Amino acid sequence: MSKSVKPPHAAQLLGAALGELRASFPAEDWDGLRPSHFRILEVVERGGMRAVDLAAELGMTKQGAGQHVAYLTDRGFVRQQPDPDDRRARRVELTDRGAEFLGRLHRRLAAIESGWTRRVGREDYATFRRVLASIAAS
Amino acid sequence: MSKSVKPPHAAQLLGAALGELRASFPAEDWDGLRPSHFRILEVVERGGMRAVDLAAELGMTKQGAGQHVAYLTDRGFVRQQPDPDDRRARRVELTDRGAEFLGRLHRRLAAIESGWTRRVGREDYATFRRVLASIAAS
DNA sequence: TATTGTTATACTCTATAACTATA
DNA sequence: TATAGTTATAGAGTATAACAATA
Repeated sequence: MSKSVKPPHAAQLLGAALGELRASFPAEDWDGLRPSHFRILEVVERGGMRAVDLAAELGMTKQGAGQHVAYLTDRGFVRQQPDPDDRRARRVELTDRGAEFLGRLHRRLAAIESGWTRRVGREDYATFRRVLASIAAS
Repeated sequence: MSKSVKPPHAAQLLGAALGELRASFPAEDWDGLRPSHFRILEVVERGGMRAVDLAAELGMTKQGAGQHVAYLTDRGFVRQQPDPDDRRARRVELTDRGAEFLGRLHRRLAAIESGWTRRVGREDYATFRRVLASIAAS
């Protein structure tokens, strides 16, 4: 009597899918930046962010956000300007290099999603995305 | 002219969904075990695993696998038996406690997926799962 | 008093390298 | 020579606590 193989559960599938995706972004191909930096840049892009705002948006501590901002500032992806309204704070802004990086990143992500859409069909991919968004927002 | 808000890309959605799921498994509610330990236990459940087999299955180093096995052994979720065929090796097996833990874990995961299915409908959830499995297997 | 951002410290996860016992 | 498992070490990510400057 052979042991039945259990189908993978949602956590296994989500983890594997995210792993697949992350494998497409080796740090050496992306100027040494890693997914945490991508997330910081995407929030900075929305403009006028202080370190403490980034932390709140990304669900991390201000210390963690500050560390990533320092990393990105050292490498020229963001710059920091004094906040005109609060001398304690600094505004984090994208540099041209940061904006170009984000453009390249988003084009690459769009290409990956296009590949998935071609593979499973437009209608099923739309359903997938809608269900995923619903789960992500719970 | 207001800046248009970009829709979230696949990596954001997958990350958020996995984050939602992981938030349902705080270590203090799960005997101090964390998602990496869950993955180890799920492979050990298939039986007859050596540390090096676990590493290969899970895409981690044998050192990492050995560390998790030591953690789970200390806490009584797995035990290690000498391998009758190779005196260098040990077979890792689930204890009763480990098996009970996995049962509880899988019931909880099934309940979460049932909730998602009720929310979006059986048909859409099936499509979601099929597309996700296809992406995970790429 | 509260908040912005820093420094110091620690824990988890993962990785590489070097080692031992055995194959 | 190669393999199973261990020990030592390091880097990335994240967390708490304590602090200086400013609100």
